[in-house]
Amino acid sequence: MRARTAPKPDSRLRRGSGRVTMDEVARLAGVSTSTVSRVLREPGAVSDSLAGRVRSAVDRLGYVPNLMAGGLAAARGRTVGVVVPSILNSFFAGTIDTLSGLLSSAGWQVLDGSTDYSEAREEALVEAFLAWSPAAMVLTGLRHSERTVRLLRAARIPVVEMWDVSEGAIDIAIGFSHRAAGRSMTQYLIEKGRRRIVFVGAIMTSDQRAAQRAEGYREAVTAAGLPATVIDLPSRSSVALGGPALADLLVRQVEMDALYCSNDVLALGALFECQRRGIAVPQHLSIAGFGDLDFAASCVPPLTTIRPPREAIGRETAAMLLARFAGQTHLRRAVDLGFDLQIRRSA
Amino acid sequence: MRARTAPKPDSRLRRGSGRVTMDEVARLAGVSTSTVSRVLREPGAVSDSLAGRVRSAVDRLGYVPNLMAGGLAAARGRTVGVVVPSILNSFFAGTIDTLSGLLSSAGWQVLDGSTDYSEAREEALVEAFLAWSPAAMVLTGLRHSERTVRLLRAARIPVVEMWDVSEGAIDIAIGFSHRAAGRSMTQYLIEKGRRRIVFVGAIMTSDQRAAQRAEGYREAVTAAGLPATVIDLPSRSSVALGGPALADLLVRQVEMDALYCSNDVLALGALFECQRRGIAVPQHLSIAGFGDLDFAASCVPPLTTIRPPREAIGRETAAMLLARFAGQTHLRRAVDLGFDLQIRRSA
DNA sequence: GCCCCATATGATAGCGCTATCAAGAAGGTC
DNA sequence: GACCTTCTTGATAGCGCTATCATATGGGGC
Repeated sequence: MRARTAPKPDSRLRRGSGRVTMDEVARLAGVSTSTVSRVLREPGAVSDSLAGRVRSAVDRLGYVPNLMAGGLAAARGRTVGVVVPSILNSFFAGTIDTLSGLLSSAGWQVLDGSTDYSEAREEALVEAFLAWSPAAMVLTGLRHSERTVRLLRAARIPVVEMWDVSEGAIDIAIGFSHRAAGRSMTQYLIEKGRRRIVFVGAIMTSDQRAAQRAEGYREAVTAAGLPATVIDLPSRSSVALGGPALADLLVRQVEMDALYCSNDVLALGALFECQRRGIAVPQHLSIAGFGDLDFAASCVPPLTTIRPPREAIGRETAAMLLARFAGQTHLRRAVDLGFDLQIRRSA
Repeated sequence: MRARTAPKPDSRLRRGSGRVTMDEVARLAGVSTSTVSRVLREPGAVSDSLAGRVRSAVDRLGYVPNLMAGGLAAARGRTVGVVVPSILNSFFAGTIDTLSGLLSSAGWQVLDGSTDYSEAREEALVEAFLAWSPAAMVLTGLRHSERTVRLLRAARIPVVEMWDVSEGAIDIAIGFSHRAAGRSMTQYLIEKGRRRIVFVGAIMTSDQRAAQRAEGYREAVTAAGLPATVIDLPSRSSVALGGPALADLLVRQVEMDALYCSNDVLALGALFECQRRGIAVPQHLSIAGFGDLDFAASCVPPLTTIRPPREAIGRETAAMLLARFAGQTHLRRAVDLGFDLQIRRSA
């Protein structure tokens, strides 16, 4: 048998990305790689003259640091995973935009993915993101599969659950109370003299937050001694879904003087249906939504809705994470950012 | 001076992420790390019995591969960077959703980011993504800063430019002709007897594709001997912007019998303005859009628009990239997926 | 002038994985 | 049975960077 341990020159073909490496920068600047790394990571620690030389070498070579190598060496990447139910609808887009903007200008890379309101997809996404050794994870809502929670706890990183502040956060919750939002809008409708208020939502088994708004609605009508009617549509919210939903209620001759939709998209669909049928809004039927999307202020009539603190959630989440990354540890565990009732003409 | 070269035991504190590593899996399964790696990467190459042992060890330990380490070793990560102008509007969301879905189920991670229609932000994003050694990059449109193009060429990876198929792609272009789309819709309006067609767009210096649709519009009206009027609004498209834009045209008493909006969002705003003013659509004014967004089919009246191959672009891009990753090299350089004229009641 | 301490820079060992090569096992051919 | 090929599995050297430690340098204080 040949001596396995015999040291011999390695003749293997080596790989390599062909990219400019920190080593080349160091050589050109006439310093060590440690110094280059320091210039890039903690600029204060290096003298101005060396830092200048390093920076010009970086420019001259067009050096782009390899984040994989950096993340591997540092045992933690400069990424933050963000999981939302859907980027298709614009509810979360404002939050993500704000959050990504703030984090990326602080030097962090946001990975985002959407679950399409499925716990299984959420679990898969969380797992995929954890493979990047993220510095933090941001999820939407407080309900997750058992395994998702286990993975997140095991990762020992800051976890923000946004868009909700009810009980049971893994780590930090930043959002507002959907139950309060539902109650608040319903109370407003009752004050306006509405007595037969119907709540319409979509896939509320999956969309927990819509379900909580429905709960708030239920509390409010019940407290006022009025009947509660909750319709849960079987497919995802869309403008196209709102019309048929209203049409169905009319066909079934459900007594109603207000339609409270679980979001503006459904509400817009219902509004269009009213136009088609010549139902006067709000005289014959009040319509209210949730979300205060782009069109809510300019549709006909303008939509009474609830404005969630979309951007504030992103801003607060970014601030919280950056503080944690900076070592601050005693931070609030739950931040309720409230919401605004936007009273317009539809209700 | 002390002997620098003297080999002495390293007593440094080491770090480590604390995560389960491939080594632990290998030890538990009683195989080498090579085998574990193979089971995960090319399952066919390992015998069933070993593969089974490895897989159960993976499950038992809850092993999640560290993609940083993997990407570093392989000199190329399993990521694909995707850059779109905006995730806020739903134009690109359908494409991204499709693309991410297909790539992620094939084991690739999509990084996406939005430029907000700014070339400078695009450049920054491309640079940030390249730091991840992506296996490919996907951009929107064909116009980019010189440096962006240089960085992309230097990366020597597949680059897809989507949503456009005019000249000058860096590598692969997948989309459709916006000029043809603009021409097509305008010709339809002319066929319908419209003679004073006004085109309204927003930030068309930045939104090249809208500008190309305007160009197509110009060609068509000019060919028909009709006057061309192009309005370029100074802020980003929104429903709220469409109303005032129409109002302004009316105040200025611009002669017009059709309003061709650069997208459905503006068109919806205009439609609402017509409702407010009691302008009959399409009798007094035809309104056409672009995008075939959610609401286009259900608004009142339903919107005549152009349906871009949103999902097909995502599907084709994913297919093209996966083929490239699999080693196929002689692939088409440009794929024109066409578009559909959706004729509804608004025009 | 000597010592001590703070500061700036360099040397180096991995981070956890995959690509490469080596070697053993199994099967086929003459 | 010797030889060759094919198929599995193992050993190992980095991928490019950062954390850690070591060393050089430069002032002050006495």
